[in-house]
Amino acid sequence: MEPPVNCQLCKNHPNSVFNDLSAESLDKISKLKSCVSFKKGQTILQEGARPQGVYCIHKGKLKLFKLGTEGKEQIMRFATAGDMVGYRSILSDEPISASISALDDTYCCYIPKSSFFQVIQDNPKFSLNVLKLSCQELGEAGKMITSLAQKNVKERLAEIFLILRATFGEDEDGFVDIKLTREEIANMVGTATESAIRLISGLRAEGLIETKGRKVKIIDRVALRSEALVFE
Amino acid sequence: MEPPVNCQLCKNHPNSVFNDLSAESLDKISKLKSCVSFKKGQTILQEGARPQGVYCIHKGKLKLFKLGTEGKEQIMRFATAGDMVGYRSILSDEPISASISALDDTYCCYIPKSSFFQVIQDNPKFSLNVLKLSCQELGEAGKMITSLAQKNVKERLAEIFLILRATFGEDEDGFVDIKLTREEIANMVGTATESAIRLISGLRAEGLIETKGRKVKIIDRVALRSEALVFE
DNA sequence: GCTAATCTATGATTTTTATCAGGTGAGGAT
DNA sequence: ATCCTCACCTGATAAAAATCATAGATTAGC
Repeated sequence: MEPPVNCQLCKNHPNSVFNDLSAESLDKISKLKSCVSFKKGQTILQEGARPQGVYCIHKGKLKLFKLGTEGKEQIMRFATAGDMVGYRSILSDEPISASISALDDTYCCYIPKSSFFQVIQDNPKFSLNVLKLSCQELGEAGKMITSLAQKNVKERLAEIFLILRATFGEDEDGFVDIKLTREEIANMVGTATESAIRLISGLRAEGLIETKGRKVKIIDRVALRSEALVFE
Repeated sequence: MEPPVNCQLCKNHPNSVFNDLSAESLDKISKLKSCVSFKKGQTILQEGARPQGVYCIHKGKLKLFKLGTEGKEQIMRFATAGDMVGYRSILSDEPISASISALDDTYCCYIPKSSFFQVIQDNPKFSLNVLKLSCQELGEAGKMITSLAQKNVKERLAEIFLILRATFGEDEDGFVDIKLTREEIANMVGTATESAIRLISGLRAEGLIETKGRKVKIIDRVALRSEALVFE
């Protein structure tokens, strides 16, 4: 469960944003990081806080969400093993703009701010990778904005299932490897919980998805993409 | 109208993302850049294109927008004098995710990709500033997502006027210093043009704004903030 | 395994927003 | 100054989505 002390031994390392880091910097981080764990449901960071370090996820799933004016969540995105969170607040020197909580038991490496800045300064390639990551996230945010503005709720829901599958993959039974309440799904789609429930029932009745409790399996991927107005 | 050949003499320089650049790099850019101008309404970059350089705006106003599935625009944000556009596509090595067009006659410095990368490599501080910029944009995008998901159209419209005023400031008569069609306003709010028109009339009838053709003046800022559910 | 709390589901109703249709006014080109 | 086109405006109607209420099913904690 616990991450290895030495980052080079981490199973996520080959695919993480840290993978271009010099051996020296990786050593430095390995020495300065600490390991933290969070229970399912636990809040890691609250919107508005100023984290003093970044978290690199070793194992587990996080949701990043904002609270609207009436306290309802809007889920922005998820982060999984190998992803880094909290970096944006540190780099923009602003309070963190989304809360982060654990969707299941999660193990992270916590890298203090000063170490993180040191590594940024010492590794232009890493800095560029972080920049690249941030730009990619901004592109995803743009898509989400356009969908929220122009697609109807059913279209958006269909799209969310595709995104969930792309993010979390499938378990052995072919179900998307994340369990979310209907409320959480509604909070991604940007709709009322009841509306989400109704439309999930509808997609199920049309044979596009299958559900088993909170698990969702995509049955007709082509039809779902068409429903979501997603064309590659 | 034309930008100065020497970036150090640009009136936007003290406030631009380039202002921490070494004199040497600034010289290099000054030599390698070219000056381009665009007429009002002209498209600078089309979504999906791969720009071969970044644009630093000397004078003028740009809108960055995506087209939805039915060809309707969703305006993501604006860029004005001193802002840089196109950098995200270059850094993430992806096609550009939003089209860019000129809201009025615009003059830019065009910095070729290779020069831009050179400057990024040679100036960690600049790289950090670009990263900071990208992170701030992502924070703004998160706000927009939450508003689209949870606020009603009137609330969003009120918020858009506050954003426009913050972005463009006011002219001598106190009107927000940008003229947008009702359709463009609707394309920011994420609603039908008629709905935008109705609600603009409504805000005007309530005394919160005043319009003169396409110009908008905020009359009761406190009430508008309240309407927009914006609390500092 | 049991129980309480929470989630899921559905029907009815209300509210919000989009669409359709038609008229007026403003701005730009000649 | 005139004309034409497009933008703005408004009313009516339809569609989409939210809200309210209630019942049944599932999950989490002990």
